[in-house]
Amino acid sequence: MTGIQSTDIKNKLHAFCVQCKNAGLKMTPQRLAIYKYLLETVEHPSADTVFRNVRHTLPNISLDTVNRTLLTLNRIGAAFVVEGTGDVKRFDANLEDHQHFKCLNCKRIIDFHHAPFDNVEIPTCIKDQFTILRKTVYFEGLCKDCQSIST
Amino acid sequence: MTGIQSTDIKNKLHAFCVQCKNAGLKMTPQRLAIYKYLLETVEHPSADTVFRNVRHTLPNISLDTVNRTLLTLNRIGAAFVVEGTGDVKRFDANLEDHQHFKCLNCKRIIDFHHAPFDNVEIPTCIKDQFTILRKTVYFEGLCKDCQSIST
DNA sequence: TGACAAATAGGATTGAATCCTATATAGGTA
DNA sequence: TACCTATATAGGATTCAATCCTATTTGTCA
Ligand SMILES: [Mn+2]
Ligand SMILES: [Mn+2]
Ligand SMILES: [Zn+2]
Ligand SMILES: [Zn+2]
Repeated sequence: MTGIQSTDIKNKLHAFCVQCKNAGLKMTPQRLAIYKYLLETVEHPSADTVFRNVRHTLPNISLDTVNRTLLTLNRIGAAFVVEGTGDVKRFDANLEDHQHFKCLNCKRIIDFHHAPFDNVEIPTCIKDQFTILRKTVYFEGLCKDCQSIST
Repeated sequence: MTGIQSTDIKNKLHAFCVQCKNAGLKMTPQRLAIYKYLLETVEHPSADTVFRNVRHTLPNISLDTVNRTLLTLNRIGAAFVVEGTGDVKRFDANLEDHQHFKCLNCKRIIDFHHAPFDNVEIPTCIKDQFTILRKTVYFEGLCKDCQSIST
């Protein structure tokens, strides 16, 4: 697969460079590799998972850089921290409208898309009390694999 | 306020005793105090906050017991871990249908209730793939106090 | 090409959460 | 009521995610 890259990925990488420049951020190999990995996976990886994978291409990258960069991506809006209940932080660079299901047993986070959830209407009672920066619909339970195993 | 206790709280404490007995759990002063504190607050406290408050009545209680008990409450359905993105676990014993707003700056978690969200319809695409144990609608942003302060 | 602010590596530190185990106790039984 | 035992607790040790610290490196712009 190496060397072959969809136009979509290329476009997003280019958009990312522009986004960094606009935010006054330097384009480092570390940043690019982390963002690229996050773009190409559907796993919603933790910082440690990103670290272990990015090390294949950048053997000297530090875990701190991965953590710092993931938070930077979150800050500039190139990625975000996935919602959940406890456990380690998980990240997502898929900015398209979608929702998440998380298996309580194997911790897998699976995307789904149900259009009616895309823009859940904000009730006025909170619209004029808060600045809403994010709205999520989030499901938890057991995936098919884990239904059978767990009691 | 000490000594005065609403009928509602009394009922819930009694129901909790029954629930513990049904689950084969002993009724300890620690368990009761932790559940009672959680019932009476609207703060969605962390384990540490519960610990510091319950210590007023049980000076020797350990943090481990608080953590263990909160997870037990979550397991038997007497309380739950509040959804969010990172930060420390926060707990809620309010089982009535409601949703949460969390301020990214001051970390306050505020209840609101918008009836249409109570039972968000589960799309079939995931209904037959997963066992859904929990459905949440969650908003994030800045509360009024923090809108002015933060840049 | 040179200067400098920004970013990184890697080790140290923090802090939440869990684990370990000797002791205490809730709640059923005789 | 007094005992018995499985369950629960206290408190210290441990784990692990995440952040901090700082000397060194590097991207970017003039
Ligand atoms: Mn996703
Ligand atoms: Mn609540
Ligand atoms: Zn699973
Ligand atoms: Zn706030």
